[in-house]
Amino acid sequence: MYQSSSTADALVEAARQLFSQHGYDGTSVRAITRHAGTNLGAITYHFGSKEALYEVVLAAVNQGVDDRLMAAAQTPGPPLDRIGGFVQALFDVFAENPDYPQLIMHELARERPLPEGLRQALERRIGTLASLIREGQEDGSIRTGDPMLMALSVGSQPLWITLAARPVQEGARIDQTDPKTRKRLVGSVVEFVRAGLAAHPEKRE
Amino acid sequence: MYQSSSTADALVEAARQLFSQHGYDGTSVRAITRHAGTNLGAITYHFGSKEALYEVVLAAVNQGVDDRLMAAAQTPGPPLDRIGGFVQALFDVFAENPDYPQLIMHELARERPLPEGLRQALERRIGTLASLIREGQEDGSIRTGDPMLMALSVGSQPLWITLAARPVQEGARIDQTDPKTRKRLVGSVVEFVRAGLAAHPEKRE
DNA sequence: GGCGGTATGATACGAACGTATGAAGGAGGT
DNA sequence: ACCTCCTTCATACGTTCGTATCATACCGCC
Repeated sequence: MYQSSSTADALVEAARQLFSQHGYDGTSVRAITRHAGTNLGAITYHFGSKEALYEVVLAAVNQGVDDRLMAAAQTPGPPLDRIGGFVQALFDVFAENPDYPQLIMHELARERPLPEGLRQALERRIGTLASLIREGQEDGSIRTGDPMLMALSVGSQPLWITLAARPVQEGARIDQTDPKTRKRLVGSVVEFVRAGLAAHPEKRE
Repeated sequence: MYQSSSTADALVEAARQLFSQHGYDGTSVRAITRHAGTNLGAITYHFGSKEALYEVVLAAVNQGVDDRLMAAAQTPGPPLDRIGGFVQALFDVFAENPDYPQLIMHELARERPLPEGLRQALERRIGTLASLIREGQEDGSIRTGDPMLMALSVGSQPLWITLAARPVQEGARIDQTDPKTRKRLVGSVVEFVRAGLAAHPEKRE
């Protein structure tokens, strides 16, 4: 990691905000150091380079999200309920850590392959969904189909809807910053996912 | 638009490739002009600025995709079939115009609001899906729920899965460049969407 | 043949970038 | 008091960027 200090911490915090807002190329070391109230040379001194600081930020943000999500996946209950809970958790985590989807967005736009930590986290999440689906297929509550592909359908909805919150608001007039709207939205996605997976039609409440 | 000429056309073509690969900031006018085999000053002369050339590229690519999609939406048949066809068309159009999702990806990562043309196109597509859903609800083939939110669930799958083709391959080992895999993937999404929307369980083939 | 307007050419300019350099500060140990 | 080491600071360097400038080349037309 890095030697923590008030200056280094301030740099990470400022970098997290600026990188998530403007991406790697769009954020200058001058902007970061100014925002952190430090000298221009502080990034080189504490982290070695701008790129190294970026990696620290990415790893930290990803770690926080990952812990939260893996906990959400380990609740008991029937598979369909747990999948619904996982979808809900995805929405919640992204809402609590708004920097994360932004960073992912910028990261996707870069040419280079995903950093190892991010790739593993993604793989773990899609794997978790797939195994929940497989479980449901075994107990007969989920219809047949390739669990991995079905997991992709499930996961793509919270991911895209959160990542693209801005165009969704502009194009579909759905404002996710409004808690009531958000609740309706998340509820609709959970219901859609359950209906898309269920082997038998579920009873409507 | 712009005064078409062999030089201007070559610039647009080179810019389309480079902008979609590396984004606006990641593409220099020097790279574009070199790629197009023209002089450094050609962009300023023919388009006025790099930004103006970018807008031309964006509008052209979007136009092509839009024409293709709106045609796909106007086939006859029951709503669920037409929605399935639209999802299929989304996948096909993105595969035929790989520059488009890339450009969208980069555009989402920029801070500025979506260009008007893109915003309208997005709005039109989500609106098309929503009205198809509403139609299905009226004839009883689609379950109840907010059509706009359900449309978001439907549209997010082809969009995200295509935009994130690279991380999907890295994280879920699903290679969309392989036609057989792609066909299975698209089929799975169509089936998931139908199941997610249908009022009654559909017969399995 | 010469002329005028359009297009292309080489080059210059000022700004912003990431990083390197070396001096100045400041607290803790002896 | 002084030396040491970690940190902060101002500033310089070399590159790359988008655009401006102005000379040269091309071509239909009188």
